[in-house]
Amino acid sequence: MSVIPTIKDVAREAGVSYATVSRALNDHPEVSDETKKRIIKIALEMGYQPNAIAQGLVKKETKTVGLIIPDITNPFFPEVARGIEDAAVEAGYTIFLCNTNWDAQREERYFDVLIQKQVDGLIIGPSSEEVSHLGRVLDSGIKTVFISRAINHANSTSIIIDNILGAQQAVEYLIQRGHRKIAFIGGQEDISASRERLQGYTQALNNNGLALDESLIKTGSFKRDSGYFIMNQLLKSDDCNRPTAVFAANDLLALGVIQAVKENGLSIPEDIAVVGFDDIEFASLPEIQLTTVSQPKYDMGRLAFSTLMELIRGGGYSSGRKILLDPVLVVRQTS
Amino acid sequence: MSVIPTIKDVAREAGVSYATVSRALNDHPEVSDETKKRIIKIALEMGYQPNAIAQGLVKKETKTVGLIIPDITNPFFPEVARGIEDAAVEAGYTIFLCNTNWDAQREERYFDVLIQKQVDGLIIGPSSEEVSHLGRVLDSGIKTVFISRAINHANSTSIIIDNILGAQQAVEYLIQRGHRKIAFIGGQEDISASRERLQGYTQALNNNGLALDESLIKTGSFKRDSGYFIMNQLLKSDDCNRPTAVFAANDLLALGVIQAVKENGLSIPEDIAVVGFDDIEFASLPEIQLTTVSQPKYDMGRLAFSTLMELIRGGGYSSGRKILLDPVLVVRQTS
DNA sequence: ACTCTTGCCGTAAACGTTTACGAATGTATT
DNA sequence: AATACATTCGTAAACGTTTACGGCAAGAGT
Repeated sequence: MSVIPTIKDVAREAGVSYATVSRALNDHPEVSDETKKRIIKIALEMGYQPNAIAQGLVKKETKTVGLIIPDITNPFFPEVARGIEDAAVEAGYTIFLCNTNWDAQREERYFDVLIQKQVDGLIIGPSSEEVSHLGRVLDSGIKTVFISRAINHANSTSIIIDNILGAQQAVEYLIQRGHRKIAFIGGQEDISASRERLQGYTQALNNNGLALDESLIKTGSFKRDSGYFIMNQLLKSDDCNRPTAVFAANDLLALGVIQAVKENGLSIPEDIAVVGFDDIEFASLPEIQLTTVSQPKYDMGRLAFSTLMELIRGGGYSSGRKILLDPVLVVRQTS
Repeated sequence: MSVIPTIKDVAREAGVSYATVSRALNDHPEVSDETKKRIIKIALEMGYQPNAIAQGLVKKETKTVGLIIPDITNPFFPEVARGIEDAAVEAGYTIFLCNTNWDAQREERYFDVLIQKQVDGLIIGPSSEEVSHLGRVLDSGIKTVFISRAINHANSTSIIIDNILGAQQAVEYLIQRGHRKIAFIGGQEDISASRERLQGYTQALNNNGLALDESLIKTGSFKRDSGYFIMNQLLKSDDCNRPTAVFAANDLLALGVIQAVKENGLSIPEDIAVVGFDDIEFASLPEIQLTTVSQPKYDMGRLAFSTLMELIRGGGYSSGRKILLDPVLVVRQTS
């Protein structure tokens, strides 16, 4: 319960004014090396820790950024988060973890909280495309970069995988393998990632002269049970229209799809081929071997943080940049 | 770039002193309902957001807690984190995410940072058992609860699964199934969770009159590639001493083990049975069906936060409590 | 009509820092 | 010896809140 000493305690101990202590600890030139060393030694001995709250108040900078993501439980995000976090510690920043559970309202409340906590910047993943509240944040001038979420706003920077291209590659690969009836199982419809992957899907069909079959396009949420549920429905419908391949908008959905397929006595990839998106770690397990579109998750996290730093340090406008990362189709054994 | 209004701006607009604004917004009784409403309305219109940094400085409370965990990439921790986070938002708290990558030094540096940021409390998962720096933190009086990490310190509260019991159940189950040569593959030796699970393992052997075979006890780190590596080594050694079952100290290790077993042309569970620990979501996948000891991860997170709240609100000492949660053996198809 | 409450609000201090400004001393320049 | 300048440090203001204290007006009690 020993109370932490303040800068004044250190000053008293050293017999100088607390301004001098501050200057000594921050290595200002206008204090002699001698007293500087003496003060630093005393501060160490006393276990002095600068109060970052007080520092933040006067410096108007908290060395803190908020990370708003929809679902820390989806293995995609921890990988990204780790990249962000690693870059953050190197830069001396700490991050607030804000999990929205895909709830736009909770996301909005988090904005207010983070603004109140005076974060220096924001990294936001998708929760929905309802951007009315996002506009408010961007207008407030707080530096923000979006990950895997495209926002149509002048000064917003986004780091996203080329969803259209990735989906297109995946579906065209399936077409090359001879598939003609390819289903699309998406996540929440109001998430741009889901919409763009659908767009890549339709584009691939178009490019190869295949007709769009609306009954083969289903959306739910980016979770495993959603994929399981949807695929079961697809399989229950008339047999003649059963797809021979499924492109799932993320790996969790794909895992649900696989489970449904197997439980219906069908085999993968013989009866139905499955391709996912994200390439989470478990996609590479020998038992899974999911063919999927890979994203550089960890590097995406690092990149997100470093561009945020540019915004913060640059001070200028966020000039609406949109950084596109390249997807890579990883062919394994479910296709 | 519109600058956020302060309480003084609101006061000027409302024609009152800023003290009155503060009182109105905090619903103090000594301001008339009339002006209260008027001020609140004006504050809303101006988009006023209280500066939590300034509030924290005077109230000596930041509504912020630090979460220090070793590996956000291990699916065990996101589940716990989600529980913590959900409980935190309900209580109006925000959490700092601190990932140590199992690095004790990084953990130690995070202590200082979080103390400087004046967190109201700390939730700490295991990084190592090197507790010299932990003692410093506990002595500082900051309210702390440990998850899945037992600390021998007077005023520390821990929430842990009964590792000994869980491991014992798992191994005795294997013994009942007729196994006599059961290997133990652990995580870092300086993690109490790993040590206690080893303890449960030996206890189960003892209880059933089985001799300990040191050559069947291996440790590495709590990661999949570690399990893969160790299991390969075990299989490379002389065939006559090959185990017929493996108890892995967590599910990630077990997944690595399974991969190694299969790659060596052996089948599970016929040639070698495998049991894990944690019951991460992927253990229940139809392709995996891992027999494992289940932990109530989400609830553990909620519990961790609520007991932290008790410590903070109670103000008293953390009275060295140790809350033991019950493990549940989930039998699937790898045993 | 006087004091006593009561209700409402403003003044100012405090939280722990950083930093502009000024003061004091010593050294160099003329 | 007088001036100028550099070095080193202290004083005080500022950051945006909360809150103890005091003041003032209005109503109640005598």
